[in-house]
Amino acid sequence: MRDLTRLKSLQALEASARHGSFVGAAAELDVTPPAVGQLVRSLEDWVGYPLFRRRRSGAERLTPVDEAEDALNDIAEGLDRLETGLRKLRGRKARSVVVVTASQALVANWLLARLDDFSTNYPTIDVRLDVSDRVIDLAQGEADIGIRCGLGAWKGVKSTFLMSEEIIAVCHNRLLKADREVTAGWIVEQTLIHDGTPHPGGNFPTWAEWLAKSGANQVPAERGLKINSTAAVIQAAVAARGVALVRKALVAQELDSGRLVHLLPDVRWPVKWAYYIVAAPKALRRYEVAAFHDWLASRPR
Amino acid sequence: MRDLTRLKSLQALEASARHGSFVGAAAELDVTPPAVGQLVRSLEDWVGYPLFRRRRSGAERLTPVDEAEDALNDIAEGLDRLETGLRKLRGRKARSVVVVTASQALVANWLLARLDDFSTNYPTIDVRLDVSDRVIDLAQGEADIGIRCGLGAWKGVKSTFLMSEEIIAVCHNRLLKADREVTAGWIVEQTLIHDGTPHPGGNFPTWAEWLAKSGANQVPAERGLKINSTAAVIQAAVAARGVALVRKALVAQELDSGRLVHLLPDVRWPVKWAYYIVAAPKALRRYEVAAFHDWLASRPR
DNA sequence: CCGAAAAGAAAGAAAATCTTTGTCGTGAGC
DNA sequence: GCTCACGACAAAGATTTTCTTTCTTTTCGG
Repeated sequence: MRDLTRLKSLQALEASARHGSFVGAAAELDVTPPAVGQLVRSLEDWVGYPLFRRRRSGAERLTPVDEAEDALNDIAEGLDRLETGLRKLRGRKARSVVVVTASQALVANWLLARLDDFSTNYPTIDVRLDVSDRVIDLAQGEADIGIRCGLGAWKGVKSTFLMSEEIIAVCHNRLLKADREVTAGWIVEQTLIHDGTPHPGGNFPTWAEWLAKSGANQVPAERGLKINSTAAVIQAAVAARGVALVRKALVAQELDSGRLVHLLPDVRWPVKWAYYIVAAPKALRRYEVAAFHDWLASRPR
Repeated sequence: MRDLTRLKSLQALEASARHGSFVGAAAELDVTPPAVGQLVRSLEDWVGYPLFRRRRSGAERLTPVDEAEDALNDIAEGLDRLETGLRKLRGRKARSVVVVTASQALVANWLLARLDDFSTNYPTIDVRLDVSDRVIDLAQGEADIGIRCGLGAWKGVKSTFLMSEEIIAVCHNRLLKADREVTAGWIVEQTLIHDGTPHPGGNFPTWAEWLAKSGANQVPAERGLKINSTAAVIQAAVAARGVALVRKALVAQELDSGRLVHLLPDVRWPVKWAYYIVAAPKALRRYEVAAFHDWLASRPR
């Protein structure tokens, strides 16, 4: 065992040989192609001769040299066995639990619709949702991992960008009139739903600001429905109580179903707040937390 | 292959299980025991349960838990296969050459006597000696690796401390009289061999300085044999031409054989110059260079 | 000739691995 | 009962490996 070294390079070599390219190997190993190339070239330096014949085009870019073919069988077998061993180690724990925290709005409107996919991919990991609109202290272990909306620079946790956000105007399709075009003027006449939750540094617009940008001639009246819960704002819109300014990500499902309608889609208002996956470094050492993190990070939005 | 991770930890786990201790595994893997412990504990975090039962004393400190026994077989087999594969990769190159540079004095008096051990351990690596008293540019590839005597802070190369040095007075045993005790006064009366090679910053003593430290009452005459080659100084001493101040490491063999005698051994003069193994980082990526380096670094002096 | 695809070089960033230092908990020996 | 030896462990920092990004180069194919 003393002489076993460059394990990562062996892994990169074997994957590259199987794929016939560094790009293919990189996709499998979830790294960039230059990383794979460097690992293989490092091993070539070590052994003192090229391990692949290179071609600059064609489907098969890398062909193992004859000298390496026999060794590749051993390496592949060895990696298989290691993977089997690691799987057995993991499999000995029947089930594990990952505690996930997110706001009410995000859970209800975004995360719940996606959790089935996680459970399908990881049947032995149970997800426990901790729904809270306050900031859960992940560094203290109150939860394992979470999704937060904000500027991203939280202390003591690792933040991975998930998706950006913009503010849009929406209303229930029931409020639309077939003989009345949706204009800024029309919107001003509706009951406007105001989201009163704090979002420091996020440059979220008020109704006045948004309407000014949309070209409205009138200033909105100081009436309307004021709610200090993002989730409830969305519920009010869904309940046809009026027109709401909401975060686009949180109403994606309602827009897809047609229940809510995106008004004046040409009016864009990107905000500085975005969604991040957040977890304490200590928690990420656990397989189930890392698995949830990686699953989230690699999913379409 | 996508799910194979923590390769180093698997290696540490397997070695620890075999040795029943982190200390044993560390010796085999040539790292410190806390390094092994961290790797194993990291894997335990990952899988979610302890992999060893720990005891705080006794010969067998670590016992694999029952759940891990089966997996350990796979892991051991996998590592064996990887090692076989790597050995085959290395074995495909019939012979390799490492170009070693060192000064005439060190080659003649220290390195030549030890090279047989390297060749015994590494029969497929040829050593080519580049003997030179000038500084070979390793970063430019003039040689692969070398041993230098100096302060150790050379640019562009990696320096690994090999051994320290001190200056001692020696003469041929033939010059000693049975009825005359060796004193500083006696030394002053002999032909003193001066080494004129430059050694900036090394605090090498002149004869005057050395004798002053030895308690001599007389200042040495300004005569003597002056030679500007360290190797030749030693040769002169071996040829009984006089008493020489020499670097102890370079005359170790002559002292062992009794041909040269260490005079006034209580007089110590350690110097700031020491011996370092030096190599360019690029060269160290090659197996044969790394092998020579590691063999040198782990040998008794 | 141009564009696409991917290997390669170089520089820098991030993560993994390793070292050092000191603490703690057992047995064994006195 | 006390002391000592041994080694696992924690914490902090250093070093090395791995990875990313950006740009260049080289072939084919259209």
